[in-house]
Amino acid sequence: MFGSRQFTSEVLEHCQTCSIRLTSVCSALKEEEIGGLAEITTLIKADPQETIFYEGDPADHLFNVTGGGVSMFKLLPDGRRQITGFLFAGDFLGLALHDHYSYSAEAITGATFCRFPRNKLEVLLDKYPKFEKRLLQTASNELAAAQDQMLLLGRKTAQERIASFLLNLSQRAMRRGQAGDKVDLPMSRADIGDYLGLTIETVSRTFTRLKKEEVIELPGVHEVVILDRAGLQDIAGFSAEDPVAAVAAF
Amino acid sequence: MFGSRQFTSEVLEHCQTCSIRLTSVCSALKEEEIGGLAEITTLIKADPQETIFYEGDPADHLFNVTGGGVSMFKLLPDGRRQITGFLFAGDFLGLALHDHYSYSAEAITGATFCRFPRNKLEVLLDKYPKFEKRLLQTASNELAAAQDQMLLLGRKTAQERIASFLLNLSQRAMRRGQAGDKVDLPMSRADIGDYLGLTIETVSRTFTRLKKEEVIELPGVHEVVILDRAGLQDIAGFSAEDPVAAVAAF
DNA sequence: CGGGACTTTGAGCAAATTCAACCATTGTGG
DNA sequence: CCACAATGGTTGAATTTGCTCAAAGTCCCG
Repeated sequence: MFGSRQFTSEVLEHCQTCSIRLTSVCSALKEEEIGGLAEITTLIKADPQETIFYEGDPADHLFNVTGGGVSMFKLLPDGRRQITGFLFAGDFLGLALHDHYSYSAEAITGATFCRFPRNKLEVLLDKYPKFEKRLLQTASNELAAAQDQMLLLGRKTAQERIASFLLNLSQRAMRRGQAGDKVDLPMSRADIGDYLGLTIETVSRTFTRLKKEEVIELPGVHEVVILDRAGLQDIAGFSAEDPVAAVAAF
Repeated sequence: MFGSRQFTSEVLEHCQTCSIRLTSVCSALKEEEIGGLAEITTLIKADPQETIFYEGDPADHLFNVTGGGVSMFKLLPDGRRQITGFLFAGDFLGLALHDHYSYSAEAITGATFCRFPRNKLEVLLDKYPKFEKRLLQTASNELAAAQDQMLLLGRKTAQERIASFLLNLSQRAMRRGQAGDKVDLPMSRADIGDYLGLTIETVSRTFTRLKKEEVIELPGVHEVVILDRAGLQDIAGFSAEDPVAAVAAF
């Protein structure tokens, strides 16, 4: 299913030194408990555009993204695609704990993961209620994000969508400890369109427009500089991804 | 905040005889455990259009809908509204467990609830891991539904949206033990529009069109009869709310 | 340096919206 | 009990936003 290299030997020490441990679901486990997770972990690497799993596949594994970027998406029979979310280092992949995946996932550029067998992870969840609680919290966050995205898709204009998207990416990058004003866009215009419910042309035109209005700068196709954050927030409709509220939730 | 009648006295026996207990989160608790939940429960009634809570309010309570219908929604500063979900008997209200509600909720027509103080419910969650597990499962289902809705809002046409919506309502009604071909639409056209990312006019026109195509019948404004389910599924794009897949998830 | 994939830009088009009028149902007061 | 106002729903015409189709530009990467 996917031609990924695996390297199980380094796993145990990996968890100890893992840079994203504190920002991921793993933070629910104490130093002496993390070994149980490490034991069932396989380190995985996916190439650019490589599919991690398909919608409808038996949901045998769950993942923690440790590097790179991932997109989750659903397809209509005629090929129309909706990306339901982008995941980056520290994000959990595989929520919606059903027998079968309800969406597909693929690497945007490259990506690395910790992969956990679902049945073994469930044993661990039973053993450590805090871990389960953390997962519920993660699911809650995902749910709130999904509701924001529904507002975006159902009611925002193209410009508002792009503005919201950039602010959202910027904010998440900041949480991962990166600069907030220089936003990395690892995904293609097609990916952005399929995430925001727009065509690539509209995405492109809207970027150009925001550039003309001097709200952003586009040093490269995969790079945006936010020149006027307040202006961008104003355009975005502001409420949904309000940084203050988002921080207060933690 | 809301002028609801409360009747605490009848609560204990209420849980024992509750008609939706088996289809709701309460099913996670055994006969001898349900008392703990009953103790912290207040029965609540909301009038038509009455707000249950506002986005941004401290999330002090969680709810279980026991009757009637509820809508959850988010607003943009200029008044545009996105309904993120409709809830009916047996559905849980208040997921996205944050300190503050991330959306507003109001009764469609009338509605009744069991209300639980959040802090007390959390004690119960710690005591009964099965209950917490059930809540995680519920959150998972919500998340999968949210992803279906993103596909709908981002990529489906007006006709596909209406068809998906009707099938979805029909399916949920069937799960509550009602007939599947006569679908009740307790909400207004405005509500439907705000849920599907359309205007009331487009909703109305699309209903008329489906009627002309003899896929549905409209005996009354709040009532739809599905004449050609296969045709409706065909229009809907089919994949997302495929009844088979949905049932397999349980 | 050339080819392919991706992105941008342009022109015309279409689906859904906006604006406006009309219709149906319901509830209220005379 | 009826008239009528109010609310909500439907239908029509014009408009608009974003889409489709098309062409040109840019950036990698061999």
